[in-house]
Amino acid sequence: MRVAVFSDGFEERLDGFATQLIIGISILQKAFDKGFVPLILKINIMADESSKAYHPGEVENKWYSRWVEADCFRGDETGKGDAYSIVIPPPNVTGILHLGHVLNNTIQDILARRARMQGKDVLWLPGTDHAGIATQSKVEQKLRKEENKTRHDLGREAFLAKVWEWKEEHGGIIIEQLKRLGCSCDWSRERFTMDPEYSRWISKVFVDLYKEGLIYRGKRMVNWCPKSLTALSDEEVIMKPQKKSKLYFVRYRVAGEADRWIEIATTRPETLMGDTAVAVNPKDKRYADLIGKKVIRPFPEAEIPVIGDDSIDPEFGTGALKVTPAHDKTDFEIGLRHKLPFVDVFNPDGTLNELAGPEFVGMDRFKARDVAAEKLEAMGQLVRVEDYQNSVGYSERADVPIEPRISMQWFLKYPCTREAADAVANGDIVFRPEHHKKTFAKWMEGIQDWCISRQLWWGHQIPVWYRKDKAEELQNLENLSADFSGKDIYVGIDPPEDEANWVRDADVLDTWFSSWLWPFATMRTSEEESSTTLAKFYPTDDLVTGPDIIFFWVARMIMAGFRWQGGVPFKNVYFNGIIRDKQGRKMSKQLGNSPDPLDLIEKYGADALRFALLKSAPGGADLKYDEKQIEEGRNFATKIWNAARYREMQGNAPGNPGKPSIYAIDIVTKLEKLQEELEKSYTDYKFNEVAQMLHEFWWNNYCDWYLESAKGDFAPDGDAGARAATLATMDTVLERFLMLLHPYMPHITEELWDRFGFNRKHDSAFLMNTAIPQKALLEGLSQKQKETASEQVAAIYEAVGRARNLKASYGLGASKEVTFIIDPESGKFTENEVFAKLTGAREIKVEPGYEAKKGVPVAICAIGKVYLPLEGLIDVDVERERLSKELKRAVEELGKVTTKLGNEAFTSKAPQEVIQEMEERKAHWTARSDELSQMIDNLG
RNA sequence: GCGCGAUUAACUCAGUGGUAGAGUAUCACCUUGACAUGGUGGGAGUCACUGGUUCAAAUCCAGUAUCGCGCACCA
Repeated sequence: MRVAVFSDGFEERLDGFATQLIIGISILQKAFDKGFVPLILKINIMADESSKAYHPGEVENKWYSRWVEADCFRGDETGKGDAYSIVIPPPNVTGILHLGHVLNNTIQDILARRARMQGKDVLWLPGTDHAGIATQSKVEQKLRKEENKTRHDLGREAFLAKVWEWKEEHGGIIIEQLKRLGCSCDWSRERFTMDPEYSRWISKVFVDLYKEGLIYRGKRMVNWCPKSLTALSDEEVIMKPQKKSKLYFVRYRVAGEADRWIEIATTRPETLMGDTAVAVNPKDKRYADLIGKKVIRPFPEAEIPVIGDDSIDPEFGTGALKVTPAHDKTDFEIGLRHKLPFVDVFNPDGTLNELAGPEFVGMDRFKARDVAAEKLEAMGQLVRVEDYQNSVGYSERADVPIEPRISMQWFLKYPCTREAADAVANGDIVFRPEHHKKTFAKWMEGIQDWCISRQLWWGHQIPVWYRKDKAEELQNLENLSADFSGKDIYVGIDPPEDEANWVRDADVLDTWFSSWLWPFATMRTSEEESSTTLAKFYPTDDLVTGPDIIFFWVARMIMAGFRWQGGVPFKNVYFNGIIRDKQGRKMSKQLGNSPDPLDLIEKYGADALRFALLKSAPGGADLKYDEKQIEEGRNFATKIWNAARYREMQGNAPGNPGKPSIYAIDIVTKLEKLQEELEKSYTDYKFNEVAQMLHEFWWNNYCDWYLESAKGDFAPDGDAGARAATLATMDTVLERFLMLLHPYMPHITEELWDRFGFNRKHDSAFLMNTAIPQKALLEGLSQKQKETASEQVAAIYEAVGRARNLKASYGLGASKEVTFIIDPESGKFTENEVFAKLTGAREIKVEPGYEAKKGVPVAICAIGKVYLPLEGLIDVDVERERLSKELKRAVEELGKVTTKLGNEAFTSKAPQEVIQEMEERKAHWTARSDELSQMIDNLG
């Protein structure tokens, strides 16, 4: 006795397995009963039916590893096809996948997979970013917690070793998560911004720009983060409106005059100790005579001048400004103009120093604010305090108010700004949604020099060396008078030959200073080596990213592309929206409103998550997340699975296929049309439209209509030719549909592709690299034939809808067996079987010229009249009421259309088709209301 | 203050001048041999408001309101 063996997927098909097993056991039992001893060589249960529910977990893992094993994601730089490339926006190396990543990377995966299925050589280049501040502070936090040490306790080298350790340990997480999502990145080319080759690029770029004079060192007012103890770029500062600010009105005594005071308004009394002047507008009559005189700074007591400066707004506050050149950007500029002394009363960490006076030393800046105010009050110099609303800049990473601070930093004057601005303005780079163009243009117009040095250790150390004896002096951030004339400085990619005599600049570069080279530095491993990858895949085709990093990253990449590769780094930029929670808040760790995508994948499947997110992600607009959407994705996967399973259950056809039915022609025509329309939506990057159309086709057109209409063909006593034709149609539809759906739901489509053996029909081993044919699915038919079939089918489906409606409105359930009588418009109607199947009727009688008895409900359709004899089961009063309602509505509609038509006829400018359509509608409603009146009469 | 975007069913959102749509939710009926993660049918909208253009406006224009975002200012 021998039974065949089933292959993989055992667990998924437990249902089928169980039934088969029971049968198997009962056969064995019979054999034993009859006294035979069966020789069992191998038990093999043909589980040829899939289970009812689709279980994505194993299927997804299985296919992902098969793709990887077969090297399907590799970007072939020697391939003959057209190139298509994307570089991933590198996530933070220690980051964790969130829904924003899912949306962003799914879009890229869709683009990449679609390009592969167009026969292109595709490179989707992945990698991670070292994320200077974020990573360093994570490790510092850990250090403090576990060992109660700061990075300075360890020293630079040991600390960096710790960060690398951390990176090795946690760095792979997000990459693994992207794999679970199904991302088809070329992992063999994974890059990290601190790879040696990549780092070499950073140095080269720095040296280039230094030599060009675009990178310079200088003392400037910078955004200082007192928590991270580093300078930040303007982009890393977020302005936040303050609710509880106060405006302090303080009076300063005029020196040398008995009882004359000048009143100033300030929000920051704690900087008073750094005041080196009081400024007024020279045109302000109240104070004009004070210019040139001195006032007394209350503490530490000193005489400071009153100066006139046009930038003072006489309307604001009292019209007099205390000038603290070391602690405010505007004051800094006033200080420069009037050559005022710069008195910095703060330490780097935001506490006050000895210049603030002994009682303030070591005090936190916010505490000092209160203390200074109290002290002024005690001195009788605090006039009043008002509640006030203003905005304060916060450090993006550390979320503390930044401190404007003068310090010595490296700055970059951007290269190729004109080229970058033009490229976007003239469409060499296309932004989607387009309105981001304007934001970009505005930023480019007002572009400011970029502070690129950071007082961190984790990152690319600045490739600058100072002669040893001068190093301390030159390195001191506070040493504002340092000379950078050159002979004591060495700038180069490699260290100076006599390195022992030099000391390297301690600072590292802003992380974005490495990211802006990403599109090309990832493709070329060193600056000399010519790269076939670069030649084939650069510039890239699409960049998919969030609009929040348009300045941080996108703009800078464009400039870098022009500067080092002589052109645009990408042709299209698609800005995906931001995912928000139900209340419309941004997803954030603090709020805890960000679901873990891995949990969702576990629960619903990666395909479901991908599809659902894309289906409800409007082009570039923000998206409100609701888990219900993911359920919808899961349901869709189940629906596909079950409709495919239904086909599977029918087995193979013994005979030759007969001619395709009109329903078959119709569904295949719709599928061809779908393919065309998807093309259009893809061209416009309307990913939600694509998803909606795929969903609509499968669920509505294929499952609800075609599949239902075709069920009759599988009747046991049915026609073999029809059966074979229907099976063939289903295979055709399934095959092409899986191809179209694959970019969105790669795993389930690959699974079904395999189960149905479609890969045998194509050259490639996997659906994922099978090219989608452009040719029509129905070749032997003319356009006219297709149209005719579709029209017929549409008319039948319309009649079915009305017939169902008729049933339902008499309280007859969908499966209630009734008899419909059809009086066909054309005199004949042959689709009885399908009509009966779709309407759940027992019988369809075709009776040309049928004269209905009084009160028989009827639906007027394009195919003719459809009667539903009720055989006296219906309550007459209820029926009368229902009909009266209908009549009322019909009369209303008739009124509407008549009025409209009257207007049209009067003005007569509407196109002919519109008028005609209206006339048809008028005729319809006229007939309908006549009929309804008649029926009401009939009821008596 | 300047710029951008949004405002359509209870919710989330499609809808580029020609009869207001989808999914979810809801109501009624239905466990029928693909699928209850399902089927059939229904109810539900002054398309934010006010004007204008047009034969025709959710759609184009102008203005108003509310919300959101960005930039600038903030003594």
